[in-house]
Amino acid sequence: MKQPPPNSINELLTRAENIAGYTLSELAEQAGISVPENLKRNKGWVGQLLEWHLGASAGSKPLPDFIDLGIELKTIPISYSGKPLETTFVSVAPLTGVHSLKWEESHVRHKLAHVLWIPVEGEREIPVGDRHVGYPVLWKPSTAEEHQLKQDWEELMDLIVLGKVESITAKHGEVLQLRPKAANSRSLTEAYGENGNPIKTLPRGFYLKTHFTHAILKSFFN
DNA sequence: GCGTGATCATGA
DNA sequence: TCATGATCACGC
Repeated sequence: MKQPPPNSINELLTRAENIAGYTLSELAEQAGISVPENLKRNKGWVGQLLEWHLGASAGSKPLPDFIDLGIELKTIPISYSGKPLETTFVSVAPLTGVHSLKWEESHVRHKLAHVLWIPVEGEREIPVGDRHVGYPVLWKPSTAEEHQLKQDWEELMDLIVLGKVESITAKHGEVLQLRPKAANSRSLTEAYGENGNPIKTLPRGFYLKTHFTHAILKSFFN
């Protein structure tokens, strides 16, 4: 049976600690679901499995996974040495109606205000079912970390407002980057053009670079 | 199409 | 080898 939402941060942490060390096949069996051969067509499978075990609110609403606790759940694939294998998706980037949007009101800040990180073995040579869940990390950005995030967010949003979204690459930003977030390269959404006129462009999302998430994990396990 | 969950796959 | 740009699945 799917877990009910946790009633407190401690309850959530305890649940997360209790699944640490298990393999994904063990957790899938408890959830009554099958383990895919690989994640090519099931990219969100690990995240959804852990949502089930921890009692995260389902759905595709732009809200924290644990609404009452204000906590966001992020699974993060790690290498044998404990380094993140992938960047971490944060949120879809707003491309219009953002002329006076401030960092304090941004989805990025709200999503990253309080995050429960759960490392999961992610090397592709490890069969999905054999991958182990790691020990959870409950994180709030430090003053310095939030400053870095704010700087990058403001730089990227400035470019968006100036109609330069199509000149933004993943190399912009020190810790936060803007990249496509779409079904495919034919997806289109509205954005500001260089003349201030509306254009159609690829939907984008904000992602955390791996060196940033690696530093978060290291600070907890050192 | 949007927003959720993310990882894939190829060029540099 | 690895990060960038592309992509997969689902609910609505």
